Amino acid sequence: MNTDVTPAYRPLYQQIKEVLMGRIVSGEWAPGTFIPSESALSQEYGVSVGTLRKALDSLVNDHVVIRHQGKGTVVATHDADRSLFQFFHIVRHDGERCLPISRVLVREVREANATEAAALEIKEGEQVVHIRRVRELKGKPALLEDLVVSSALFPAMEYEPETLPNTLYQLYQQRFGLSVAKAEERLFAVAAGKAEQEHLGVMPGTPLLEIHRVARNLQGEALEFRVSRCETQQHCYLNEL
Amino acid sequence: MNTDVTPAYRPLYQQIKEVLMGRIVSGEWAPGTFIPSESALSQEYGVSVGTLRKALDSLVNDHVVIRHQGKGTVVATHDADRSLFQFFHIVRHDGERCLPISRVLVREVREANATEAAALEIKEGEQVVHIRRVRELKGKPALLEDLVVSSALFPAMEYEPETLPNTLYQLYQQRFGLSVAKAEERLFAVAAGKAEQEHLGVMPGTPLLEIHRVARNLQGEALEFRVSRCETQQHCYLNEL
DNA sequence: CAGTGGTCTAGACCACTTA
DNA sequence: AAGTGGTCTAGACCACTGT
Repeated sequence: MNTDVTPAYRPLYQQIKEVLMGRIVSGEWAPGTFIPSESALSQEYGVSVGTLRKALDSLVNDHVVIRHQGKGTVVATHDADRSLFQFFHIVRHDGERCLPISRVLVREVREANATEAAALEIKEGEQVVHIRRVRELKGKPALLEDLVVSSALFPAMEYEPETLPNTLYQLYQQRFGLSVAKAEERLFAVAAGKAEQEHLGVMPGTPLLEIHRVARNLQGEALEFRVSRCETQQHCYLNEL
Repeated sequence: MNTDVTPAYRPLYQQIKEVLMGRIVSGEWAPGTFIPSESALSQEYGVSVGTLRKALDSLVNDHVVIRHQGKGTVVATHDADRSLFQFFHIVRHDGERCLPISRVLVREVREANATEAAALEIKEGEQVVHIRRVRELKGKPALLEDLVVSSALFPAMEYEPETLPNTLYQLYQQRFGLSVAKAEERLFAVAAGKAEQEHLGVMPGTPLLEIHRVARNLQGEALEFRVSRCETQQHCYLNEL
């Protein structure tokens, strides 16, 4: 009996989509650059413009490329807007979104513990870069954030560049050529400890929102594991369904 | 000066989409029923099949209709699957999704407080139906849930039907003709009180995840305001970005 | 088999950007 | 004016569902 999951039929536009993805993933078309025009690509692959458009539509839907009428199609980058709308879901109670300012507390290389190794799909004890930051919204400390990335993928990130930018995903893309395309977040409620008391100014035991995020590239490989603890008197996590 | 937000140009397929939406919202095409075929509709409106398909594609994207190759296009209903995947984000730590069993604790008519009135976009003091339930996952109490709906929109719901189904959105649609199409959820961390101690079996002060959900119909009108408190030792809230 | 949605084509024309 | 993406058309053929 045939237990294949892949259908016998593979629509042409899906095949085209995968080829285009490949040219982006391989770095041939770098983030921020224009890809060839629809008509050029349709000729290159010997398909109709309509079919090629359908492949591109799908890539637009996946946030892989962005189209600009009259100009062309660019490979998506991690500008501040994207970080804000795709990945940052903390808002003030009045609903206003704004990207937080970050202050780095810890930046070191150490060995991955079991949880981190599982999240990053590496072996326990492998080297990771660990960064701890406090993130402020409108001048008020709102988040205490710990994140780890594999040292193998992000070499020397523990000391270079000297100052870390606010939106790390831009750095990952520009310096290490690794683009975060998607992520899963798991939310828990936890009690504040000493670290949160010190950096967020809350009493120990105060309930905090804890967010575990695994950020992945287009192929689904884990790039970063991040744990954020958020004070929810002033802010909350917003999700639209 | 013209300060209109609506663009001067209105693509045909968007106009068609709105007309189709209207026929669904008005009840002419009820949830669960098949709408006319693509070719029939394209003839009726005097547009090409391609244009009509584009309108339908958009409705599929908005979860308003569902297409079945070889059969036809049906107006979306609230089956258990939809409740599970679009609206229910609580999962076990191992990642398994399952719909919880509900036990009703309170079912009454009372006046809306300020928070509820604001969420439902009604006046404070207007009559609402209030329901409190405990929801169990795999036999373990996981959620304590309070929800309110306007008595005006949901007449007699405080005593009819005698037993409330597990997935309320199906009831809203079938009995009251009101379809939940989208929602916003805001998440907070709070400390457990006596009610949570009694019904969830947690110590007072235990951090809990609190979820505020406003459920809306296709036109964006608020239908239900729901507050759930969730124990996060066994479960968490999962969001894919 | 007829009817449905799904794919693919070829071409016309429109709106937007840049030079 | 030339080039890009966006809309719209008309028609062919494929895949899936029911009878």
